[in-house]
Amino acid sequence: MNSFSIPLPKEFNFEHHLTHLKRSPKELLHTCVEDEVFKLIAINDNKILFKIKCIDKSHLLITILNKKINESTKSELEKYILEWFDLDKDIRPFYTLAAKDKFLKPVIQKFYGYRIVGQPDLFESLVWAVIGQQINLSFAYTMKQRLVEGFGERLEFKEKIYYMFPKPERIASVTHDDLLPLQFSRQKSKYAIGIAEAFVSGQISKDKINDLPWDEALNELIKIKGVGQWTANYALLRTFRYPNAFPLGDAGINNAIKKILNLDRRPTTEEVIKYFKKYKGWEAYATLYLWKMI
DNA sequence: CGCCAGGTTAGAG
DNA sequence: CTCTAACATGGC
Repeated sequence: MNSFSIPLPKEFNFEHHLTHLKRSPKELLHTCVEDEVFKLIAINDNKILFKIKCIDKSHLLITILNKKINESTKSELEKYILEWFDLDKDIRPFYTLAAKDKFLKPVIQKFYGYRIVGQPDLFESLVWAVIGQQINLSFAYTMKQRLVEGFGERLEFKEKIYYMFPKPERIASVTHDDLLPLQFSRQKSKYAIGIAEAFVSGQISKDKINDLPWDEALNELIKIKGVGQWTANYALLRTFRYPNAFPLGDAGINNAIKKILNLDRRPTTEEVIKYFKKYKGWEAYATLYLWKMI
């Protein structure tokens, strides 16, 4: 078996996801070629290189390129893709809410079918969030690129190299001297290594967090140095796709609310919370479309 | 040059 | 509990 398909909900538009996936030329963790996305992941320590194409807007065609896979690997890969594009969620209730919001309504219409672009790897979510703290996205991508090139596993296939995000074991074994040349600050270097150690020691794992209710999951994540409210919520949004997670204080959200409320200053926390009230239970999706707004 | 960027921590008041 | 400096550097 080297290909299979996944049926799509009506409220899904692959084009919007492609646009998002193509947003940085420095991205090494997937490769977009026209309307196809290539990605390398590990399933039970096996490197699986696959590509995704959308057929007739009704299903995704998944083709595994580097080997034949068995039923259980196929099932893991399918699960991965459902998480990556948040396909197992019925987002119609959110659209019903957003239709009543005159600011978000046009954004919803323009990006109809855009879902959370998940990050199934929790370690990657947390480290990426830490890298992105307080710096612009472009520089954040440069740092991630260097980290992935320096410590990520890779597979060469038809003259091209495909990368995976570094494993916690690898980052737990590096020192400041390895990360500072990548232009990590001392603080970020410490955070990244600390997060890796938390995974290696078993203090934290995706399975462990997965079984917890939202608030307990948040508390577990915040125990790690470098992971505050913003980062924890970001991970809960991207990795676990909790529909009610959202990074309060986020600069993108603040800018969107500033525009909506027509302010000449940054909105206060209360103003942001007040705006989000109407999206109770769907804060993650409101966030997603607010980010699209600007 | 100055200010802000997908924040967090430790320390002071 | 709230406020602030420090963190490091790119982009505009």
